Amino acid sequence: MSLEQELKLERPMDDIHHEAILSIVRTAGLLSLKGSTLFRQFDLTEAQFNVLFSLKYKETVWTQSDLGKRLVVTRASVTSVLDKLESKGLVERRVVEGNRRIYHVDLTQAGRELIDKVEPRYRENIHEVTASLDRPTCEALIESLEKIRVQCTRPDD
Amino acid sequence: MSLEQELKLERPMDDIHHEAILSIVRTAGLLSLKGSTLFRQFDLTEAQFNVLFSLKYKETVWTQSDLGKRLVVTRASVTSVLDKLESKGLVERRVVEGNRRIYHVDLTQAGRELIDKVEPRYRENIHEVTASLDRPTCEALIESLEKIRVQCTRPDD
DNA sequence: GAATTATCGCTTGACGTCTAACAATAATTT
DNA sequence: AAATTATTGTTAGACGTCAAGCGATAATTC
Repeated sequence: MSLEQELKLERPMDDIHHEAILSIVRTAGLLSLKGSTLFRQFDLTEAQFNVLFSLKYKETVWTQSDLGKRLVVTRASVTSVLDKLESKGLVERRVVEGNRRIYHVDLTQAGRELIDKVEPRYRENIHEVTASLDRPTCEALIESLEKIRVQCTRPDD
Repeated sequence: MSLEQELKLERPMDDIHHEAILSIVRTAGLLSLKGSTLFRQFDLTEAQFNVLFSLKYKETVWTQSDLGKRLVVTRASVTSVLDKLESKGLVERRVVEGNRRIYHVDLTQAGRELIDKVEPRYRENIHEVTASLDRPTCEALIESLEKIRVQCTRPDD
C-alpha cells in the first residue's frame, strides 16, 4: 500500500522530499508500535527494552549520561526509565568512588536473564520486517538516512 | 558521521538489517526534534502542527476518527490534541445533524492563518534536510520504507 | 421492529519525552 | 587557593501517546 493510500490523501503528493520525510516518520512509528507489542509480553516498554539492550552490549563502564547519549534521550528521561527498571530489580546504579556526582549503570542478574529472553524475539521481528531488503538496498537506505541526519544536526538550531 | 560513531558502539554492527531499523528510528527522532524546535516558535507542538497541516489539505469532511487514521494515532490521542487546539481557538468541532455520535473537525480562521505562517518554514526545513537526495534516491528510499511498513502491519499481531 | 453488534468520542491511568530549573560536585580559570 | 564555569543526576510540570473501558448512538442481523 502506498503512502498516499495509507494516509488517505485526496491528492497525490507533489513533493517527493516531503513524501520521503513522512515515510520515515511513519515507518518509525509502525516499527515502534510493533516493538511495543512484543515488549509488552515481557512487561517491558520500548524505552525499558532499549536500556536493557544497550547495557547488554556495552563494553565499558557507563554513567547515566553515557546511556542518554547512546539512546539519544535527555538525562531526565534516563532518570525516569532507570527508576522503573531499578524498582523491578533489572538494573542497578552503583556509587562510584572518587566521583560523587555520577552513578555507574549495569544490568542485574535478573536484568540479564530477561534481556536474553527478549532479544531473540526482537531479532526475529527485525528480520521479519526487513526480509525483503537485500544487502545493497539496506546499505542505500542507511546511507540516505545518514545524509538526512547530518542535516538535522547542523549547527543552525 | 556513521551510525556506529553516533551511537558510540564499541563494536561494529554485525547485522545490516538491524542497523537499517535503528537508522530509521533514529532519523525519525531527529526529524521530530528539529520539527518541534520550529513549531515551538509558533507555540505549537508537533502533534498540533500535524493536525493543522492535515486539516489544511483535506478536501472532504473529516470526523475525529478520520483525523486519527490520517495521523495514525488513536481516537483518544485525537481528543487530547483537539482539546488543546480548540481551547486556543485554532480548530472547531462542529455538530453534525443526522448523526449525534460524531463531530466534524475544521480549522478556524485563526487556525488557517497560523498554519499558513508555519507551513513555509516547515517546507524549508524539509528541503534543507533532504537537499542532498536526488529524485531516484528519494524514490528508492520511499520504496524500501514502504516494504518495511507492509511487513509491520502483517496480520500476525 | 427488536436484539445484537459496531462505532464514536471521552475518560482514566500509566508511561516516556521534553524543557527548565536546582543542588551537589568537578573541572577550569584566574 | 579562590572564584568561576561546567557537568551530573533529580525534580516538577507540560504534553502526547497508548490501552482499556464507558455510555451514547448507528448499523446490522435476526
